[in-house]
Amino acid sequence: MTGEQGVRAAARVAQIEAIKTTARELLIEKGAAGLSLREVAREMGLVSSALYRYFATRDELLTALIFDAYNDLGSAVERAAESNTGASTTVRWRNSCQAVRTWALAHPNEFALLYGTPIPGYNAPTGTIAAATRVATVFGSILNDDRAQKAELADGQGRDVRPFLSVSNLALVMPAVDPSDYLRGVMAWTHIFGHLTFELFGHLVGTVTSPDLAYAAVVDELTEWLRLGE
Amino acid sequence: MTGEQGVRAAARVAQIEAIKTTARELLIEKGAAGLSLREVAREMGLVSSALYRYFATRDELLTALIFDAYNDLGSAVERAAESNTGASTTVRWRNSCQAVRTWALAHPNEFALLYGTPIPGYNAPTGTIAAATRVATVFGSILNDDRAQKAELADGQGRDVRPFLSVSNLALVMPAVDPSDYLRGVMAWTHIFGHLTFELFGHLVGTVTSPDLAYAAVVDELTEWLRLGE
DNA sequence: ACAGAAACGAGAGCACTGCTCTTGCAATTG
DNA sequence: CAATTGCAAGAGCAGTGCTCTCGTTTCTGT
Repeated sequence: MTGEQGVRAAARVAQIEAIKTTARELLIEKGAAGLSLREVAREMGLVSSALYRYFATRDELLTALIFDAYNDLGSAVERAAESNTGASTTVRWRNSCQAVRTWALAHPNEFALLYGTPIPGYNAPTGTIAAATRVATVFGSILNDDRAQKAELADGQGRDVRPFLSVSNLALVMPAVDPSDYLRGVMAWTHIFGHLTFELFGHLVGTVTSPDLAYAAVVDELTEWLRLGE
Repeated sequence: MTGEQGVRAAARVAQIEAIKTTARELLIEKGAAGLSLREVAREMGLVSSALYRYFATRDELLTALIFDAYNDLGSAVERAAESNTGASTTVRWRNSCQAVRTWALAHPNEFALLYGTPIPGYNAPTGTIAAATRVATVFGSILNDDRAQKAELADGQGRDVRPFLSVSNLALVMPAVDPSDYLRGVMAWTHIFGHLTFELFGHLVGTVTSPDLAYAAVVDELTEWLRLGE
């Protein structure tokens, strides 16, 4: 070992990064379906077989891009939730929702890669799962903080969600939230992504005339529905 | 003309139907990404170039499948909404929601074709639009019938949706619904599809333990939220 | 009824894809 | 310094969508 863990090892991670960068550019231009290994190689002045030293298969490269995209989106939303330290849970929730949409509009093809049709036979590597849950964790934490600073809100009258939600998993993120509130939390989360999926995939054309305002109204409704702040 | 508009014309529509049927089988097996014209031809004992007499391009064949799938889903939901004639709007709404999910689970690859990542550069032919809106129209009609049989519910206190929803379009389907209720209607619609997209694309793994019960609970919440029946 | 036009399926071929295997060169290691 | 390992190049395979040409069959106008 040369103290630097080898010049070659460093070159290798640099090359992997270069490949991902080039692939990401092509992904942005042409979408996941149009991303070709050969074009990535061509763009880099390489021959296609050379890429197989770094990614065993095209799907493996795509998986790496998925991983990075989840983390990119996740950190963007985390930043939005934490900026304005000490802000109300309502403001943090609104900011987080806006951050998701802002990221999605700025990276439509990456959004589609994450939330569109899964690539056939794809099984998320365990590492990806953690990256994928970052946004949901932010949402959960905000709801948790909201409930934590309210002495009594859960009336215990809510629906019993134990038959269909993983209460143990959700409790890890939202220990202060009454389980009867989990369903609304999950629904707010699916609603945000469902709405953005519909918006980006064109299903709101003809119904929504101003996507910006519509999204803001949706977030408002969800805010009320979650009984944030108050 | 032979009174039958020609034997060949009949053979042509039969052939088109046969191609679509074969393509649909392959779509079911391998998903849209794995659907290959050559394999369709092979399966039919034809040579690939022969298919180009009927579909100018692979995307055109996919578009035909999309059209049929929209209509298949649409008629399934319409049937669910109209069965039990005279049923309450609540029951009709629940049945329609269940019909959407039942169809989606039975046709996952077709669902992904409709609501997953759009095929790049795809522009829905105008004919497809009508087919695509059938489900939304059913939902809208149910909400309309609900409000029509309630003398006074709209308090006029609701949000002004004119800045971001196409009130004119929505009024065509739901003339008896107060525009301030449009937003909730649209949100219920996007929620159902957002939830099913998440479920089918694997994003609920780890959160939902019983998809059936979870969906029923979601529909219940939406029913309350829409203030159906009462 | 017959000639011309149109539709059809077969086949060859082009440019492209993901992926494999071999070969020579360069860097790294003992 | 010798041997091993990592690397890029190149050829090649099987597959793709799509185009073009070529006989054959069917329809159509006169």
